[in-house]
Amino acid sequence: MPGLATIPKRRDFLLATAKGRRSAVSGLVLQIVDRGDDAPPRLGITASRKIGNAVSRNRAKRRLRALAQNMLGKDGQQGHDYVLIARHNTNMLSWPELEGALALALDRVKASAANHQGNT
RNA sequence: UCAGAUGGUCGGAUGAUCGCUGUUUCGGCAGAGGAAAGUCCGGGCUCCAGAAAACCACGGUGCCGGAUAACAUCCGGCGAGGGCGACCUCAGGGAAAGUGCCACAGAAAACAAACCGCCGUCUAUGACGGUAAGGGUGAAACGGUGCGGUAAGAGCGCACCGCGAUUUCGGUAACGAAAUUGGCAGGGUAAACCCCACCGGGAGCAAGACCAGAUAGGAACAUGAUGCCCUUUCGGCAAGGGAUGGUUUUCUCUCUAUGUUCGGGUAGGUCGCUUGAGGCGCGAAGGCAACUUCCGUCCCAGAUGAAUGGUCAUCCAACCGCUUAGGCGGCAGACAGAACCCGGCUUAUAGACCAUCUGACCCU
Repeated sequence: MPGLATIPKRRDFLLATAKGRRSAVSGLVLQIVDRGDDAPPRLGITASRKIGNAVSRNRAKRRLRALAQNMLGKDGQQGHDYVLIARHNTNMLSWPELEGALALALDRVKASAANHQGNT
């Protein structure tokens, strides 16, 4: 299966918001939650009405999905849910800027996870 | 050439690369809009058992004829307004069935009535009577203009215009024309109630059907607990219930419990779900047209945290700035994303193109 699996349930999105580790950068917000199993990584994308009308929301979701297919398709960890949230400037950033933003967010989340494990 | 009117078409293109959904003969093939929008009308479809009908209530429509499955849509007419014109606009039945309302101003806002004025009479700075021609108010004052007439006036009389009635003619009709006649009925408002005619049952694809799962067709309370024929089943008759604005009638069908409360669970999968009042053709026939009939041809999105795309390059337009022009630089692609499906309406829309027509100006 080439693509990433998607998160079908609203419950899992709420779980990611409540318990996931999050990192907000310019252009997007990343949330990662460890499901604690060995299933493949799953992807969810959210674009609220703050982004704009339906056309703008769809465009933001498609750009984030393509971004995730490129970067998380290879590096996604087993058993984790990744949730990407579009922000007001998602459609204004250029493609390299958006790639940099996701890489930065991933690094930040990894760093905080390492700290968390080191402390406990 | 300029200014306009009407109708229609399109609404970024190409390539490279990485992907998604459906389908497949595993090579491929197909994959957002004219409005997909607002959810304002009309239908199909599904459920509320099916159908026919009456009265009341409520809602809608409202010139005439046609088109259509249907409509508040469309087409062709009529009437009334606007525009030099092409053409545009109209919630366009009834105000002599009844009720209500009409601010301010004004004497008076509607069974009529006299503030000023004008005229006449008398017991004369006044009173009584006549008078709607004049003044003034108003959006609107009991037909308008002119001549006659009169004490002054008045449709009091006459001519023309307006209005009503009747007749004739033209038209399927709305309506139009002509003639005769009535001295004039009598303000506006029906997107105020209302009257008249016609139409309308309700909820919606989270409709609805099936499967799986869950202590699982669970528990408590209230009311009613069904009669007759038949050995029993089946079946028949009767009673009651089963439409969802209210009441009622008729026929068919169906059920024998219904209602309330407590506890528990869930929007997991499959179907519905895309072949349809379908698209296309300068196809044929009929019609002024909307449209209808026939022929040929095509299959043209079916997703469900929801596909139909992301990125890059070149071009093409638009916008902004500079420039006499050529051109240069910047920004960045109008409105906007299917969710059961059709027919419309309304609203948003950068810009490009086509056809027909009108009015000016110039030339011949």
